[in-house]
Amino acid sequence: MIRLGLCCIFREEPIRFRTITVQTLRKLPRVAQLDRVSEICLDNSKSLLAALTFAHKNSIGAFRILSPFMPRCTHPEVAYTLADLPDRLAITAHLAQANDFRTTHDIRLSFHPDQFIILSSPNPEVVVNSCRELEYQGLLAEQLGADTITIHGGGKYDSKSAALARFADNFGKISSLAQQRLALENDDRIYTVRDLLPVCRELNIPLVYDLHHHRCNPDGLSVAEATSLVIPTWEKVGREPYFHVSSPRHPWGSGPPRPHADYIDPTDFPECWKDLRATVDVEAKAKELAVFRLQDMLSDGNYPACADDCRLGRIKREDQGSHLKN
DNA sequence: GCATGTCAAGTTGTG
DNA sequence: CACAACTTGACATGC
Repeated sequence: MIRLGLCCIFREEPIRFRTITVQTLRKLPRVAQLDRVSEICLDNSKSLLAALTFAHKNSIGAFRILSPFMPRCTHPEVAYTLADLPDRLAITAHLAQANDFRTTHDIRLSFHPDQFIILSSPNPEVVVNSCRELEYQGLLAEQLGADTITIHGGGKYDSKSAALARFADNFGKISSLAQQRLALENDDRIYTVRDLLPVCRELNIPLVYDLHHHRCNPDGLSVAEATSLVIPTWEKVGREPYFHVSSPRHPWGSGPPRPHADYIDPTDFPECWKDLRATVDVEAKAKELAVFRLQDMLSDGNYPACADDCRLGRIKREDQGSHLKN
């Protein structure tokens, strides 16, 4: 049974998450800084409860929490923890309530740190900053019962293998709180499923399979092959697999392939996923509306037959545009 | 109010 | 070597 997930924000439902910039915080004395972020964190913790309530009401089985849930809390200039905030008790209570609700209604929570959270960088400062952010998200994940923190492999640098060796090394340095939740995702430029499988197996961390990234950055594996290779990495840690799905904003070959479309093209949902027990995060700009549309298409059972492998390997990128028109 | 430029953070690729 | 692109919505600022 597929569980569809919503990513971070809403298109129409009036649930909003707030943030604040370092520039603004810099101008304030410490006490005022903490007042401001406290108010925002309190608001965000209420919004998270609203988001979970909405998800439950609408049969959405997973929700991705946006990274600045506690905005700028790991930035060296303004760093703070929950314990520093005037509203810490109320915020903690809301987080606990969110965890209860999530448990009761079986809603999965995850984090997806931004692109600059990188454990494979040759620059030690980048790694230190990344670890700090992972520790923050790990702590929050612990309180919320979020089971997965997904990051990418990073840059190519000298070589992918040297970079992944650094990744493995630095993975050993983060707390078990973060380690237990960390997952690697194939990206759209550098690291493929094929690249990441060995390090995932070695470190016993699961691999989040992003279908659109796989198409942008193919590795010779079919969708079915990648899917079946990735599933055991989740079985080993006793968790449901995580996949990401999205459709390109522009038809293949007619524009940049990476930007996401408002909705998921039904032919982009692999036939071979349909009967799996898995979580599929819907990365689409129409957000909850895109999830609803995909729910409908999947429950109809008559969505167009999926060309699982039409855009992978077997057909060259140049030919893909015409293939899609049918 | 509304429009526009900005935002902590990294890396790659181009000129 | 410098800088734009990547990607993106909300914030912040200025009119």
